Amino acid sequence: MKNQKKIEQIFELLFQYYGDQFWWPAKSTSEIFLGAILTQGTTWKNAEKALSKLSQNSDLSIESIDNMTITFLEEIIRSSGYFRAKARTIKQFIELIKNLYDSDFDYMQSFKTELLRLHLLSVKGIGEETADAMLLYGLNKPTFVIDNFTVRIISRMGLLSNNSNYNDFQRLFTQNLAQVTTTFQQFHALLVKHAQTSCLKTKPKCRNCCLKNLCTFGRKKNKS
DNA sequence: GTCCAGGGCCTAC
DNA sequence: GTAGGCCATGGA
Repeated sequence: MKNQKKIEQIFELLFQYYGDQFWWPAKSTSEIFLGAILTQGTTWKNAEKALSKLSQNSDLSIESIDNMTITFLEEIIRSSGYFRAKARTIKQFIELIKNLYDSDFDYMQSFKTELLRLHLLSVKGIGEETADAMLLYGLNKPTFVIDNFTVRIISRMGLLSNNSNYNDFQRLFTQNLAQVTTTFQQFHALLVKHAQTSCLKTKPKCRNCCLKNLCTFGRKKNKS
């Protein structure tokens, strides 16, 4: 079966099974950007705690975060872990938004995806995954987020080996799907949902995987 | 007490 | 170029 067909089927099966994910609930673009940094290497629950405390002490706008001292910011986001590194990253990110886009997200949105990605990656503490999450969920750019969950699912299904690089995984999705932002958002959320609830998370063997015959993880191979 | 979570950077080899 | 250590908290 061609990869394109498989990718389409994976999306359909996951969507049928888990339904609409309504991922990344946020009231503003800056909240999504901040959340993308705060959730690095931790659960969304811990990132949400930090985000909630941040919203109690600011309106989550670029200006209000900019006005905080870095030590105050560190204290507020402590629950998300790596708080010193993240506070530094947030401050540097704010500088980028001010200097390159005049703190205007509509203006920022008008830049080409590739250029925005380079700008984001220039911030110490923002890597490929975080940059793509910002582009996809914050700016609605059709780029695919590759996280550990996606790598595990795709490599265990034999579509790519797990030592393929980030671009290999990203191309697998972007080249085999229509360039529709909402599909990319939904698909990524479904992969995370699947990884957190299916055999990949809880059981050594997969017997009733919603991905049916596409997922052979833990099953004996047919000798045919 | 141990492991892992919606990462990324740095260093040594 | 890449494996391993490090950053840090919170919950299971």
